[in-house]
Amino acid sequence: MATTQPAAVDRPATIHDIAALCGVAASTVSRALSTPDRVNIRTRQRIEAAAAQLHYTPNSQAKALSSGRTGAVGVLVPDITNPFYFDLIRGTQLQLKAAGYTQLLVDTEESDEVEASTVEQLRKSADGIIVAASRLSDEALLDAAAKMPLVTINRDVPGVPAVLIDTPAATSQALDHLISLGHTRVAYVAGPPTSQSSERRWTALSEAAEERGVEVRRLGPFAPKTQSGAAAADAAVHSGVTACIAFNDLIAIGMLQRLRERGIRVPEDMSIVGCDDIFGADFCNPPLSTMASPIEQAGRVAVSMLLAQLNPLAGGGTRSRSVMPTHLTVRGSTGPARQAS
Amino acid sequence: MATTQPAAVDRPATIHDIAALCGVAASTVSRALSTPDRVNIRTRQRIEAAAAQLHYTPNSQAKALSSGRTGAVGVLVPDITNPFYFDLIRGTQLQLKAAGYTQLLVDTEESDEVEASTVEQLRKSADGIIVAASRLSDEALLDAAAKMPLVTINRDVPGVPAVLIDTPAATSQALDHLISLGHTRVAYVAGPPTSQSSERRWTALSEAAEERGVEVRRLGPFAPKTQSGAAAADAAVHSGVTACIAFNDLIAIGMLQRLRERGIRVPEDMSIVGCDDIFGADFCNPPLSTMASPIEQAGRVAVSMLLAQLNPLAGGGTRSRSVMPTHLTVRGSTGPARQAS
DNA sequence: AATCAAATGACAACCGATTGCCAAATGTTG
DNA sequence: CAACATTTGGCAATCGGTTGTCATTTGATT
Repeated sequence: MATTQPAAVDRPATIHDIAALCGVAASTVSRALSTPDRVNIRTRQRIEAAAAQLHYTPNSQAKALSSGRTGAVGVLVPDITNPFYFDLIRGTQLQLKAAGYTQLLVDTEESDEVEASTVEQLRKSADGIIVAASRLSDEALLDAAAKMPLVTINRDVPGVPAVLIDTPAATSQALDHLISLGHTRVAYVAGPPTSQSSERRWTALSEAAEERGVEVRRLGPFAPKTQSGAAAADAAVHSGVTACIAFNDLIAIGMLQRLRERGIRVPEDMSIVGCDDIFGADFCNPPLSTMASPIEQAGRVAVSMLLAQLNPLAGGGTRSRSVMPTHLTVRGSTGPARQAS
Repeated sequence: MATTQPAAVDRPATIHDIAALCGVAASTVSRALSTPDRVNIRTRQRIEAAAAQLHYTPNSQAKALSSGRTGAVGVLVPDITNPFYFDLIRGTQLQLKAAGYTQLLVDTEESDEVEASTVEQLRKSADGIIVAASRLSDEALLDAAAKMPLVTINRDVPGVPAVLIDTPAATSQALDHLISLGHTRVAYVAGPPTSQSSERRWTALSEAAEERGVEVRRLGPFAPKTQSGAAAADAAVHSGVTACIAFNDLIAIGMLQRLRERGIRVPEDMSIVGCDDIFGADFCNPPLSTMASPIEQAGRVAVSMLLAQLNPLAGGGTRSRSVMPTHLTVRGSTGPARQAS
């Protein structure tokens, strides 16, 4: 009666159960399972058989505690309900799973504080972090990146590995498209003030406008939600422009709805260009011209860059910056400029 | 030089650091932090001050290992990119965070195997599980529910706590709506064969149809994606019906697109009713009539039910079944039946 | 002031793995 | 057959907490 347990309890099996069943030490079991060639092949097979028989699954908590590696990667997004992130999340999830990692998805609610505290917590419970559209300061990001492997998405901070979606380049494409349609008064509908993406797009756009000699004014900021579209649309109409390039598709779709309510025709009276080509951009009314990019792929690339940091051995010089191409997809929301009355 | 560490290393602080700083035992620190009233208030304050000073954050792995509670809840969805789940996820995330839990979100890729292995793994790394639209068999779910706290969403298995979205009830509402518009030949566009929701809707719909003496035929099954809408639309047209009730909005929106391509007018030639009122249902063309329900709230309720299982003490008899109301939202995709030629 | 109950804090075992170190077993070679 | 190199496997410490047990201190009561 001095043995540990009658074995048949429904509690998950541990290496000790296996060890007892095989008559070896727990450490031998551990080695057999994680460093197979340091254990006699016959012993190993016995252990493997016992493990299978007991339906053994290693306890990840315990493993993490003793080894320091958690096998998890945190993925931080500002807003889970923003369709832009769906494909991103899908991309990271697939790539992480393929590499044997678990994804810890966190919605930071567009808050730098939530983001900071999450990063701090993840420092212990994850091996690395992927931060999309970070709201943190450059310093905070650099600091975090110094403490643990980290990759940003759409956030360019020198010294922090990043995947950048090259929407700034696409904005000048969009501008050319609008100019070719005869538009000369264009507005940029800005996103949140804390979004670096929005800034980068504005910078690229205003430079392109200057080169081409057209006027681009800036409206906003607006929250990246369809609800903000109403205010954005009103601002655009009031400003007298004939075309808008919106920070993202959510705002653009919201504008479409508002303009329709107000009886302003798109694209006859106003052209709208969105950004991201999210779910819905192809079936809204009219279908949205927008700047598309391989978002799921961006997620995969971010994971690859992070894994390269985690296992520096596996060849491939650690790239610290990856730019995803973007292109303009023209649909029904852009058309010839209305003749000035 | 016999002390542990010169303290100032950048490694996260542990209770031992705090204990050393205060000159007490580590266990006292643990108690001060988790069972405050079992420790002298002055000592406690010293400890709290030290903890703050060292930026102490408890190591969740270690906590989980020794206490058995992980503070995490797994949330399983069949497809993260399906907008239906966005609000659900948002709801669970908010409610879990409010209760101090972490959400482990997993995309099971509509696969029962992935789902089963995830459940098995989560058994050790989570305190409970919420499974949306499970693809598992009744037995597997019962089994899993016996091993750990579990709540399903939209999956009715006797003995397993569930949150059900009452779309079956709404289907008869939708049918009445169509009948009142003069439709007599209606199709149900079925979802995946493994989806119990789809079955429940079909059962309710065909019963309602029988009562009312109209013909409802079943088409499909179709995958719950917009891409499937094309095949569904073609099948509907071929079957000669004048109205369709689709398994969900994704399929319905896909049908809308296909019908438009084929020059079939909605709702003049064909009425379409979707289900779920997902992101996009209000701005597609035409806007989709659909069965709406408080999805985010469903997520919150599921979390509440799970937490009730986890802390049986906190009053409120454990409800094992919660039904969310649903109602038909009429938009532009339904209209009077075309006159039989 | 003496007595006793209650509050407090330290010790140590434990959760389930990993891993450094060393001893035993094995095989090889001269 | 002895001596030595090489595997192989076990012991025990460790990760960072939690928790049961028990001795001690504190305070209240008479």
